Amino acid sequence: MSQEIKAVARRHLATDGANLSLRAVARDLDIVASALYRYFPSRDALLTALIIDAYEALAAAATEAESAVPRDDLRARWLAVCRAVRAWALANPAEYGLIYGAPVPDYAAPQDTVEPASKVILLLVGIVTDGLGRLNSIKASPLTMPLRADLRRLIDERQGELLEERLDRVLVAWTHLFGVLNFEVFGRLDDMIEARAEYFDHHMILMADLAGLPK
Amino acid sequence: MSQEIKAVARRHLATDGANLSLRAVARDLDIVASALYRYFPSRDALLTALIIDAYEALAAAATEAESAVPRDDLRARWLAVCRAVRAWALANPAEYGLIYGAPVPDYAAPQDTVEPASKVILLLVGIVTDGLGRLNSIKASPLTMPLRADLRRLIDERQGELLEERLDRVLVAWTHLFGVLNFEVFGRLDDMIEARAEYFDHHMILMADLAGLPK
DNA sequence: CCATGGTCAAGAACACTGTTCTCGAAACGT
DNA sequence: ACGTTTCGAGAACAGTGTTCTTGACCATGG
Repeated sequence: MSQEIKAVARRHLATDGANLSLRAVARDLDIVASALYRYFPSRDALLTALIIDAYEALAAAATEAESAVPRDDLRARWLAVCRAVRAWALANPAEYGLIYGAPVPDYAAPQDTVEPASKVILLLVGIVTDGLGRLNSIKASPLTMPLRADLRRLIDERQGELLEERLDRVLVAWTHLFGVLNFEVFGRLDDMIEARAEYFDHHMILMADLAGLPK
Repeated sequence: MSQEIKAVARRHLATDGANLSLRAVARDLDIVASALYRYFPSRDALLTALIIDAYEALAAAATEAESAVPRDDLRARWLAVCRAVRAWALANPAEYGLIYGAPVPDYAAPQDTVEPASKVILLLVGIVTDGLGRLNSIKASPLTMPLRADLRRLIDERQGELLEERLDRVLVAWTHLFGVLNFEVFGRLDDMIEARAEYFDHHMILMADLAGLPK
């Protein structure tokens, strides 16, 4: 039943955006609004559930796409992840906006969201880590000490094997991935770029170069 | 009077986010809600006015910061623009979210917003254009034909003087600027990067390198 | 077989919201 | 001093999230 509620809520999300009406989804279920409170303690709780689902769906799409590619073809894996993220975002723009748009103020992301939220970058880190030994060297990325310390801490927290400069480039790529996607999904590329898919690929290939993935 | 309304609406925006209550701002003005309709035909119209103001404030901050730097110091101008955008975003996170967060569905950006919205990238283009003749060459940015055509069109529309590859890199930088900023303002860097200012500078310097700005 | 307990949804109620309309009171120009 | 215009109040309507009470159903246990 919670599943059904989330399903129709997702449908409403696609048209109404973040201002989702409990009474409207209740009507679609031939149910009175207060009945929803058996399953979700509040509207925010429903939205949070949708957010978690969205993170997990996105991560699943990216993971599946990557697993379909030969493990030693690093660039293909890289592109597969990026393209899967884009495909999911374009197919589910409202849910994408929910998780990568502006958060409602006060709203603190529950702890349940941080693990699925980090899946994508972990995929990218994994690809680069698999390439250790055959990565191109990184030119000109002098890191200031505080920044280097942050990167070191991130690496140690997960027993990573990358150098600070390398993780830095993966973060650059990760940032850029969602930067391009925000622009495309939120319409900032309208009347500007027609060749969207090629534009996106071009950016992500440049990021692969920056991260030092071998050709 | 419209100014006062927008002023208190901006204050509410900071705490309530995009779900802004007309009745609440009316209360703050010791006014009844319906009186607001003398000045704005709807809530959306008020929000649109705030959006336009936000774009213009952001553009003004960036422009002013850049104009305070010697014109031949391209990297300083570049960094001044980027830092001014960041400073404004951090000082006005709600308004930033309004213009660079997820747009409400249906809501079509009025034509009044496109001109101020493009100010920032035009500043960046201007800086690079001023450097023509002393820019570093761009390595490895093979452009597919459709993408090259898009870039060509953008250049011609404004009688620009850049090559497609060069504009491409400015677009990369522009995308990245707001990519990092979204992550920082929307809290995605929490528990990840402490040295925020250095992180940001580091990214934008890398983008300056990519765009070929001379040292 | 009846009683008990639990699950579910309905329905009314409260305090909000955006929006529209009518009306009256000031303010202004002539 | 008389129109006319400008402004805001107030009531009304439809819709919202949320809470609480009530009642129907259904299973299990004595």
